[in-house]
Amino acid sequence: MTVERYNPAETEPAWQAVWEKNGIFQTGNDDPRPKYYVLEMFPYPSGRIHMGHVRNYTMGDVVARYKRAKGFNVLHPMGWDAFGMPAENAAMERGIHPAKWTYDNIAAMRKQLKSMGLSIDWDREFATCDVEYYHQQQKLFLDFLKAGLVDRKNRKVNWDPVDRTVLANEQVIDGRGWRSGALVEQRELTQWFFKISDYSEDLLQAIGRLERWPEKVRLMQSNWIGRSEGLQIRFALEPDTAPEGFSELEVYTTRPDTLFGASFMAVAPDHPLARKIAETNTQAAAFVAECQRMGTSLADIEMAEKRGYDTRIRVAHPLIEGHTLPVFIANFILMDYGTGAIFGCPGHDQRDLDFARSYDLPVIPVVLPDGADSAAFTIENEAFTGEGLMINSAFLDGMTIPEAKEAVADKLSKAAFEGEPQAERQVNFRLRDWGISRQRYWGCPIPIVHCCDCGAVPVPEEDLPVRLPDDVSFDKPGNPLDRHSAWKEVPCPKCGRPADRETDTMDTFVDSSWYFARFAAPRAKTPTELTAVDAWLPIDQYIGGVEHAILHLLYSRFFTRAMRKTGHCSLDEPFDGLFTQGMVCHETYKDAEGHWVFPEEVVIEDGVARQRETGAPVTIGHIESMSKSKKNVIDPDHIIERYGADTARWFMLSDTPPERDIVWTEAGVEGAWRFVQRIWRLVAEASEEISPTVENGGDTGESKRAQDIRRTAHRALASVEDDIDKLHFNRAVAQVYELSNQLYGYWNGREAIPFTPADSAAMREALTIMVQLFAPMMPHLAETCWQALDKKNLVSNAAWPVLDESLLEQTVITLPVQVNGKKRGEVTVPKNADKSDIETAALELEGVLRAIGEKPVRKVIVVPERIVNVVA
RNA sequence: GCGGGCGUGGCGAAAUUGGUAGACGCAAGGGACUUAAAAUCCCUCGGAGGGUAACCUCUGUGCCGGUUCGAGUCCGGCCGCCCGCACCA
Repeated sequence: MTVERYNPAETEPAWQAVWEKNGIFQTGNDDPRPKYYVLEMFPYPSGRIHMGHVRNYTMGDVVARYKRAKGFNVLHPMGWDAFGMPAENAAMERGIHPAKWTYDNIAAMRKQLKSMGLSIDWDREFATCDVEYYHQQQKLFLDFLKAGLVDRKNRKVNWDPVDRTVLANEQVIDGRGWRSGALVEQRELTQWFFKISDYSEDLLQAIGRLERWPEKVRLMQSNWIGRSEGLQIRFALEPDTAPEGFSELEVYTTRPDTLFGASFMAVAPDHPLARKIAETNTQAAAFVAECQRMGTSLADIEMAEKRGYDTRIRVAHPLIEGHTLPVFIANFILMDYGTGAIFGCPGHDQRDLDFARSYDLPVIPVVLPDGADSAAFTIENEAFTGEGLMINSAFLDGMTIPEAKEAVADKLSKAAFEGEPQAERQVNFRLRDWGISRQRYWGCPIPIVHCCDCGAVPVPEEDLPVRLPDDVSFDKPGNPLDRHSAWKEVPCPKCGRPADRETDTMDTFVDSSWYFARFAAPRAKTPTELTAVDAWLPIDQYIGGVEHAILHLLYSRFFTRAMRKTGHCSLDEPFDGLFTQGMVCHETYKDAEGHWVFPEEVVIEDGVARQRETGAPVTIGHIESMSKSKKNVIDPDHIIERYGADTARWFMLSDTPPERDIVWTEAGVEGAWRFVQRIWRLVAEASEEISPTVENGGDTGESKRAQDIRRTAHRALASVEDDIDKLHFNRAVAQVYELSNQLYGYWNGREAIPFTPADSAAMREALTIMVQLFAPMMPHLAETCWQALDKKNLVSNAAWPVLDESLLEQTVITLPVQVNGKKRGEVTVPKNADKSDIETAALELEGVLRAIGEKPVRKVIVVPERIVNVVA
């Protein structure tokens, strides 16, 4: 019999319409079933989806559909991370309003996502640029402000003097603004900060409890938070050398043990002491200015020579009576970390050593490497940072490093000569407060009014939202809000006198730090609805790219804590399970002139690549992650048009483990397409030939073949279940392939020995299971097959098949038999056979006897239900 | 520099966590069907060697060594690649 080819162009939109009409993916908040919240990181509405989206949302959809079948009330929403610079760039380049550009893009991408057949509750959709969303975000800001979680302070920022805006570090390329190309300046600006550093310790500690997070991400966050334990020491300035108002210099160190090796002090160029000196000392001022011009890019830092300016100030060594140390302003000291000042111990810190060599400062070794001779030990060009025992250090001599650290901390933190302790133990973090001010139009306005008399005044809640004005122009650089006087000039909410709105908007990372909570009650008149958010969170499975391992995921963890503190939710960890998927890659192509060429324009025959139109030769380059700039992109729309969404989804899940990068190949897609057709042929043919009435009528116990068919199906069921639970989609795919191959085998076998009614019933059951196993991955094909199998409901609504455990049990098992660790045969024995019986059977095998030869059998190891090994 | 991960056929990968290495897919080769092609189906497919044959032998998971009856998996030492952070005191 011939079966018509499966035509996804027809079936896919039809099934999508059926799903939508029946609203089967809409999720209620008052459902008695256990909840399961699966979320993929929401997309930025750039205009078109790319293959990375296809991979990400396919994985999430498999989990969502699987959990739904398993009886969970599944929340699987979608939204848009819609604020940000590209919309403004479009406005500047093409004169389109950012809002129009964004909402047009959303419409286009929503259509594309729907064509993938994702089981999403579209009723909960929102964009972060919707006024309803950023209104609530402004409330959160005010609540955070009230709770003391917001700060306003000066901070150095990257300033682009041409575009007149602050740039993120990622937007500074080789010291120049990425758009304007202008040399970026370091400027101090007053900015709004979220006090994430208040939670440094908590955010770090809690990482230990994130068991369903990738180890890699947990480590990255730990390192980013960067906890260190040390000693904060105050060095007394020599009074006759110190400027007015300065009597001591505070430093933070993790190596108090090396204090006797100190030979200088250094402060950051923007340290208060350095500034004070620069006020009156032109040479110092020149040096500070030079440091500030220095770029912040990696290359600059690597190239930069350690340089300093000797201030002539001296400090007293806290442990050596009468000994003083010079104080430098140095270009390698960061004001951001610790106290912005250090003591330099050249013997045991490479940076300090480089500096000491340039300025001819003493190098005193104080830690002796194990086994070295103290008389002969000197430091040349490499500082010693290893383990050892203390030398040249008075009362510390002979101690280990930890002992010496303790001893110094002890001594200095107890009241010293004058009664005041000179130091205290201190824990420091690398994590900085989160600066959220952006000099941008297309973002959430910060709800603050600046008044000459009252200062920064929060906009009263009843006056929210602070809406973005529509009538803005992008013909000049800078922030259009700044020059929009009708919007900007308002009376002070407190005193009523003329005042100015805050014209900065929030970092878009704020928007994405709580959207997952908003999905629980997306239309609520408060940021969250407490019962809903507490019922849905934490997210059971969050899926996204590893590029968000630090920023987005850390900010969201902070935000959840802040929301808890302000009563907007009752938990502090938003993401129970996290999965970071790999990227989608493709070969790259270049023409003779070295221009990138799209894969669609390339034909490859016998390994030789040519341009489709012209036949001109093309060189095949490296496989790299898909990017517009290299043109190695495949448009998901074209793939869906040609092969259907199921083929694209199936290919995305096949072969490569989800956390690794996948290479998109034409041949691979063709393979997936062939499988779609193969499945359809099997199901269509078999379902037509086997009457549905046999389903429950057959006596399955009668036929060995029926038993085998059922066993095959249930084994696959157990495996696929396990694989999806562990997100091992590539293995689940392999299981489905294997099952379909086996079922084909049985089906073709009927030509030799016709099916009994029991066989037919078993076949029907097996096919039903097979369709359900791939339904989460290829939902449209599954619905069509389901219909062919005469099922009345939708497979998307069907309960997951129940595993018949009894079929997995085996009464006889086949054990491999090894001789000295090499396989020489196998024995088939009853499952509960005695070890001695197994041994006897194994020693009778021809291959085993041949391998043993003349050697005596020394030992036979029988591992029950595993293996037999004969030692000869 | 610091931290982490990974090395298995021509390729993507499996291997129940110490128990038959290479499941499954792609590519390749051979065959069937066809006037032909597409589609489909069957066979072969880590390497070397042997046999008329069903098969047999040796070898093989980056390299060297160790533990074990048994190592892709555990331990020690190298080599190579990838990722993250990076003047953090």
